[in-house]
Amino acid sequence: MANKRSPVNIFWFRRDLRLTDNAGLYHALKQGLPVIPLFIFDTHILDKLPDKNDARVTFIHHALAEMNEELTRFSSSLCVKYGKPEEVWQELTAEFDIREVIANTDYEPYATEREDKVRKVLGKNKIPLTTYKDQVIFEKDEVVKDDGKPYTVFTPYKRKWLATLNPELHLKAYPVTKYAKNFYAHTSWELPSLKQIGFEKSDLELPGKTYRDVIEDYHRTRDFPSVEGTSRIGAHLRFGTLSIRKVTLDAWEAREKTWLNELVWRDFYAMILWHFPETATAAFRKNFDNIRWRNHEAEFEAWCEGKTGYPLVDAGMRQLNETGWMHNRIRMVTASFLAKHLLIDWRWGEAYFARRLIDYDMASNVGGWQWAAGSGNDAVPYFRVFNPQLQQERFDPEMKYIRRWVPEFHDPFKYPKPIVDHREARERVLKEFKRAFAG
DNA sequence: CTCTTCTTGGC
DNA sequence: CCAAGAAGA
Repeated sequence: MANKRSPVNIFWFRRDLRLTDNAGLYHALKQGLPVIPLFIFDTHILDKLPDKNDARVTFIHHALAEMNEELTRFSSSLCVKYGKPEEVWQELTAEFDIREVIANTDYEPYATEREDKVRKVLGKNKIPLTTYKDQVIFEKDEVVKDDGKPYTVFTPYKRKWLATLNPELHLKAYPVTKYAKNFYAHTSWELPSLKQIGFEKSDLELPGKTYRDVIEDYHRTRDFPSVEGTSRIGAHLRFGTLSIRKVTLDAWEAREKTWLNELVWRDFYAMILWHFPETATAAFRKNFDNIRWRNHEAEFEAWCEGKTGYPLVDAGMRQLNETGWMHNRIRMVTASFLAKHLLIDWRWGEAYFARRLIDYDMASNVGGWQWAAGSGNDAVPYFRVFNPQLQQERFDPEMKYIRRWVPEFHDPFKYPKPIVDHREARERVLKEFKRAFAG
């Protein structure tokens, strides 16, 4: 075991909870000094979670336990702390002789703010914090227009993204185990239990890591919610339990363009949120501020509970409530319905998805909601209003999905009448949007 | 400045 | 067929 005052480097895990193909971890270990693998349960985040059995916390805890298990092979273990990161880091600087802190870049507004605070604490102790790109293929200004400004429209961004990509360079795995002998030798640190950090184990089923069997058929089956046609790896990309390079390489090698496209969307939205962090809570299109949302609370509640009387919308919301996941096409249908049919502020819906989705990712969720509401720069035109009935006929023609989640939908005594009339709601939203944009 | 294009659609 | 309006080259 190393002496407590001998120099060490620390690798700080955040949303990259894996030991394989981890950019920052690889660079940290390569340096040569013993590397302490650290995770902080951030109370700034945890204290705001309303549900004590939050599935994301269980997911993280599970991932940490898995890493701990792997680390025993290298006579090491995770150092897991609980508290406000800036305070935890203050304590760590006293506890260890830290020479450098290494992490992977986290692009969300809160993460940036947190990093600034931690940098100040470390700076006082003359400890550098070095970050690496790990959770996206291209970050920040790597894919920009010829004038150096960020893209705000997807298709030209995608063209440039594809033109920039060199699979052998950008999708290459970082061989972490090559330097695994440099993990700080210490096996007596304990992983706190969920109970110790104030949470309970979620009984939701956590998503698996297998996606290969859906790759080939992705473009044909992904739109049908009753089929297991999507990858379901969102949560693993969110917490880094799968490597984005590996996933992208698989999409590339399988020549599954539709799926690769979705991964480019992920980079696109991360890039947008990085350049325009204010769009996490403000409409990209400024004239959306003029919209007079109805924000009818009872209708919002009906939407949340899956009791709108539109079976496809209700099926989606119930799937979300019961499993922590919703099929992508239905995310579009439910989002469009809330913003357009009910004229409820898209941020209410975004916040509800944020509470329920195990795979919640701020950049993609905000991007998707702004797209559906029409407030994004590259959004569906406002005059396009999804027709839930038509969507159901097209994508759930046998009503398999609906029967699964809304078994009583055919029973007029148990299933509510539509909360709004489609045609009336459509006219209402078109009128209001038009008015807002004219003013 | 001009021309083309713009995730997954509906009437 | 419809529907703005702006981004991007």
